[in-house]
Amino acid sequence: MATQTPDSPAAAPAARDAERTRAEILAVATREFADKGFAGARVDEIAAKTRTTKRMIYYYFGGKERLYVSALEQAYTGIRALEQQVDVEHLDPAEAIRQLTALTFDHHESHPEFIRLVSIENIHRARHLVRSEILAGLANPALDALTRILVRGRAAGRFRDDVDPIDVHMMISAFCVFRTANRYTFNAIFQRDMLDPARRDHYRTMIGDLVLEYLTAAG
Amino acid sequence: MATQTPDSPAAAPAARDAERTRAEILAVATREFADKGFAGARVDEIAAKTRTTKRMIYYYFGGKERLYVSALEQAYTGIRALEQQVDVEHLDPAEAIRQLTALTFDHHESHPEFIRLVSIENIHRARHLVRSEILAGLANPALDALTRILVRGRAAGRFRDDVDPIDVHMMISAFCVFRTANRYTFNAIFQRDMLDPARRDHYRTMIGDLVLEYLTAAG
DNA sequence: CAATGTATGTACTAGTTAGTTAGTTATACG
DNA sequence: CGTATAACTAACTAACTAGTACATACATTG
Repeated sequence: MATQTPDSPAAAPAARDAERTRAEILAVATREFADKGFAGARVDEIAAKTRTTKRMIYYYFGGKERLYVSALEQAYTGIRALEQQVDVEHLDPAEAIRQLTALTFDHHESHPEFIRLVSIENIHRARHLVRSEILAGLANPALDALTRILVRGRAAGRFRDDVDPIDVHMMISAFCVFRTANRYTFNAIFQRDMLDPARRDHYRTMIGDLVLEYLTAAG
Repeated sequence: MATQTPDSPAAAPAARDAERTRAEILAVATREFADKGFAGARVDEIAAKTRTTKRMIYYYFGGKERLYVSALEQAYTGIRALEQQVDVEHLDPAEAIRQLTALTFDHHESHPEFIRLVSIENIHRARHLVRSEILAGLANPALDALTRILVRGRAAGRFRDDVDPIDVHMMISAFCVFRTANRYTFNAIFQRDMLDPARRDHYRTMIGDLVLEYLTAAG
């Protein structure tokens, strides 16, 4: 109890480490906001779940709303960074679409917190997202990759040529987001858990089929 | 200023009318909860926007949470009643799918408040919906209609026979719900308003194509 | 090793918010 | 016409909640 290792995992005051404190607040805040929404989350509870105090939230973030915006910004930039690693350029167009779709699918499934924050931000009519300087000009790597695949597919005469990349992206997102975001009410009404692991492959294939059949149809 | 007509539209105390007061509270509450979520909505503000007082909310509904549940129940039963009017039994299967899809599309577009309440309820992990006696056993007319269409389509050899009605319903809902529920963040990121009237027909056709191409594909 | 600013904790406050208490007024009914 | 009861109101309260004032410890640097 007397001495501490510099990186003691989860108990002691962990000396002074601004970056660490800031990061811990942000991580806890992300969970809390994703769980309860902006109005439902409590600053005191966020503080209680960190190893520091409420005072530090105001010291580092300036207020509840700015903390929420920081959490949203971090969630978006994290997701974008992941998307940037997409590499489907070397594949045949159809296979590239399948991979990209599967990637989005896996992605949304493994980041339910992000999906929840997006839902919450939509309830707020994207007020914070629009005002955020960080998020305003954030490119979408997934859309860029998709655009290039569509160009190649059209050039090869494999895809119809009246499709818009944003529409295709929308279609993929709609399916993957709905599966996670509306899981609870859907399950309550239809007694079907869209995230049941037993049905995972089925849905993963389904969205791929759906998009490809659309892209290869007559037009 | 002295006398009042019995049904003066929006100003006077409107005498005593229990049903009217109850309905007005519920209508205002639905708007407020859909707008700000459960935690974000304020009982005082709901009361202020009615012609009655906060006390009446407690008199008729018993509390904030029970008022929220009542609003949710009314929204769901209203939507179900509308869906019950679906009549596509006499149409050829493909045309029936197109009509049902368009109907869901129109429906979601014209009831953004309902979509918002569903999003909010999902943030709460459908806690209230699951506990509601009214909503627990509520059938889904749209799903029933869809099931019958699929049976007919399969019998006629027009649709593949490995599709599940709930999956098809999910696909339609995903598209239509996403378009309304994620409108704001999608627009902020892609500068595209999915509810722009100029693009309405395009999307309405698109979801129909999508579903039909899936249903008529090889399997 | 002094001093200066960064990082942190404690205790508080002003304003808000769900819910209640203690009544009053209108209406239906005998 | 009077009285029981349903419908209604105003004012209050206890608990909560975002935000702050103030005090202090630590670490870096000259």
